[in-house]
Amino acid sequence: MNHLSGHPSLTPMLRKLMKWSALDEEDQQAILDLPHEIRRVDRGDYIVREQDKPSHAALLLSGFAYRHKFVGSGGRQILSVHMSGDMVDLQNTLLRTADHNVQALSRAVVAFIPCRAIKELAFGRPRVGMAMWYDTLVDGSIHREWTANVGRRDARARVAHVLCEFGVRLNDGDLGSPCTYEFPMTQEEFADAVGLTPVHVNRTLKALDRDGLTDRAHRSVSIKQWDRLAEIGDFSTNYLHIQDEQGRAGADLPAWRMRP
Amino acid sequence: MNHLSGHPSLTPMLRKLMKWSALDEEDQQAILDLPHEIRRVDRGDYIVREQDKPSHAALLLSGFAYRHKFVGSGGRQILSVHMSGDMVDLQNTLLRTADHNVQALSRAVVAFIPCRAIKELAFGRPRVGMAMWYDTLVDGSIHREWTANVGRRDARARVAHVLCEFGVRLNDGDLGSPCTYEFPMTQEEFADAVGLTPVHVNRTLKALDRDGLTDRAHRSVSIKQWDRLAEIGDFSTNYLHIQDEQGRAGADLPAWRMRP
DNA sequence: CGACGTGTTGAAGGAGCTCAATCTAAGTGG
DNA sequence: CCACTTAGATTGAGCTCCTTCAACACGTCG
Repeated sequence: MNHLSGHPSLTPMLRKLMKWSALDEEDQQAILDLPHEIRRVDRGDYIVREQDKPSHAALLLSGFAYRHKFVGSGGRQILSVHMSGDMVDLQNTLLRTADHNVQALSRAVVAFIPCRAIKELAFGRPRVGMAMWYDTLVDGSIHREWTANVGRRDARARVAHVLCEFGVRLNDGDLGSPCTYEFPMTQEEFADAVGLTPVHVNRTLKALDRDGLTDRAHRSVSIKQWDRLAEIGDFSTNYLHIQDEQGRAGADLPAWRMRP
Repeated sequence: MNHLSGHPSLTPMLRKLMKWSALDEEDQQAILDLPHEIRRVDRGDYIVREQDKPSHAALLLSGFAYRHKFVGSGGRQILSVHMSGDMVDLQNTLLRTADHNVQALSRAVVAFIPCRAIKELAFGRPRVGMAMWYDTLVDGSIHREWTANVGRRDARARVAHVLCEFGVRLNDGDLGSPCTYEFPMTQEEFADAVGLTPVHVNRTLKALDRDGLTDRAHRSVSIKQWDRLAEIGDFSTNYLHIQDEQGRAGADLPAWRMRP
């Protein structure tokens, strides 16, 4: 990791929080004024380690990261994937001891904000606090969906589900289109996210291609039949709790987002 | 459900919140003064349904409840189990639309508190708000552990893990001892919690018995060899973020709680 | 160029599933 | 108090989806 003083600003975080709660000028300024330190990290670098007691909360300004934990047998479960604007360890602000790892999935720029500053902001400015709380709640909702994904869906559905979720979230963060994007994970990482082996993920992906649902070349994903893929993956956007800038849940979403 | 005016008080919630954050007299009184309505529910009654837009947050005063969601293929994934004092849908206070179901696992007493009152309390009294936020964060941590449980552990470990977690949480809530308790789920429900079939859960439980790790009779569980069961279940209490009344994480825990 | 990380494919085995029957305990009505 | 009912626990046999192991292909990068 190399350190450098901060040209990149906290705008991505502001952008995200504004989706969750209406913030006035002062709220917005307070967020941007948060003290922070910027670091660039490489693919594979750890941002937080299980058992750490971080004094700073990490915020992803660009690139991708993922959260994961190891199990006794040596396996690894990827718990979520994060993109620009995500607060990858807001929970450590209050929880003190990290219960899982956060690792960079690509080169990334990360802002580290003192936990104390986060707490003061959250409770000094209720609207900001509400937005942060909202964010952690959406995080929890995604965790629940992933539990259901690995617990009760077969391989084809698990894989399809993640492909859909990723497209929607990239789109929602203005980072790509829902049906064509660069997938930031290797198949080994994909496997650890869906609770399968890399071999079987590979076969499942190939099968989706063969059936004309997707079209992949290396890491680039193109979803050819969104509706059918979403159906196979049992995907609906409800659990993402997407809101427009005015904070109306699910308002005016394009048809492909919702499932009847 | 039958309604009745509230003899039972919100004490269990207060008890829980005090573990998460130091609250002064006024904070405590404010919690107990929260407006609420008490309902008794029977086993199987729904407390919240997916897609509901609840105006009240449910709080479990006694009995057990569980959260779950259905997947496309008809299967069901149980996401968490709750006991006295748990706020089973705090998230709906902010998220508006429920993304999963909450159902009673036994006869239970539930308090319904207006969402507005919760929000006012959370942001009017930062220490209370922090405790509530903390609670939702621990909730998220448990979700993560469950994702890893169903995603990356084999049947024996999954089952052992849940048996350990349940004992510790009951003990922590002063509802039982960690090694001997009444398990509130049928094997079918257990199966939906660990992503297995009831048949295989049954075989796995019997195997644990046969190996002298547990001793079950109907629903009552007795853990004979805690250390070995915890080892098999890859269980450690870290992810539960247990704190003592002074808010010191993991302080003075009995030896059986921690794993080196 | 050679080496390494990643993707792809085949073949064989196994953990957990499905289907189906039987057993048990806890009601429930008479 | 007992026959009857029923939900849940238990057990067996066969099958399948996914894993394991192993080899090979491909692209990138020092």
